[in-house]
Amino acid sequence: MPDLTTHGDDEAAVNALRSAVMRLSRRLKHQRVDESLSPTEMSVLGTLARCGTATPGELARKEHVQPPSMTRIVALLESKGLVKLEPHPEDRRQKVVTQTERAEAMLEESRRKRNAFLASLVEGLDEEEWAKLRAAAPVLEKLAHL
Amino acid sequence: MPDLTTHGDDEAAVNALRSAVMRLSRRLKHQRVDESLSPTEMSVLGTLARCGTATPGELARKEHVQPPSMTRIVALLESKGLVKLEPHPEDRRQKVVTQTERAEAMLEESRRKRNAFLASLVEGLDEEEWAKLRAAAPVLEKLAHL
DNA sequence: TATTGTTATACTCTATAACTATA
DNA sequence: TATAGTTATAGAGTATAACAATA
Repeated sequence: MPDLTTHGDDEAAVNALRSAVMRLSRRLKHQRVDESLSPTEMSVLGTLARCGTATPGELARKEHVQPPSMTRIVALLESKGLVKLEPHPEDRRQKVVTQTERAEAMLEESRRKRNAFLASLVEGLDEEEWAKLRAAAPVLEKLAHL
Repeated sequence: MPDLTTHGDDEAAVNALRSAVMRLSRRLKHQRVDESLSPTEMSVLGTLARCGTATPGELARKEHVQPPSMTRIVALLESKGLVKLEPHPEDRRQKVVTQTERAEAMLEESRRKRNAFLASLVEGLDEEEWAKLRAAAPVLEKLAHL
């Protein structure tokens, strides 16, 4: 575990990381495959892709929105054919939300588009820079999941 | 310039980068110093910090927002004492927006808070991982500005 | 006539409060 | 009585259309 309080270099690196990550994410976010989906709708699909299925209440907690908002979001996604709602097997108050194949395809297309954009940026690097970034990619992934 | 079309490893690295950057940025965004400022208001202050001054029209283009929206945002920021508006020296149709010292202090505090959060995540890495990330930080910065 | 910025108005997204159904 | 989800309503943020002032 690095001690960041002592080295000025570390502090500069953290600052550079924060700035770059925020700026890069803003540009990646603009690379959208479907303009008709709100950020939260996209995020819900992403959550479903990771977790398989979830109840509206679970989704509300994970997305940090209130239950009534999630009711509306899920209804919109259903009307667009991106999720389907089924009765909960054990509790008749709850519902189970599952993403459709169409949603999966859309997410894959979205990832593909953003990857292509990022790849086009990477073309502006030289081999040595890209090697450094490639080596850091798994670390950045670990960091994001900590 | 790396050729990303041939190496599967490169493709995987790009994918990991995209995913990590998006996820990390979402978590950093939650580290806010002032809940009363909307994301776009914060972004406008950041743009002013980088560019010094700008007209409302320039800000609207940079933030990908329509002019009437920027009118409202600038008015809100002015009412909060975070920017000041002055007449344009050469064109009397335009105005010049400048951030105040208070805005600068708030931005610095915001950066400080996000850096602290990111530093706390970095504590979860070992020395080797952190070295890789530190080496990649300037490259990531260059990438974000390409 | 074109451009900058504003006003008036409507739409989208989310929140709070009150309600229904089930546990 | 508590919990899951919904309905009704209000607030924040942004967009479009129409307008005023200046180039």
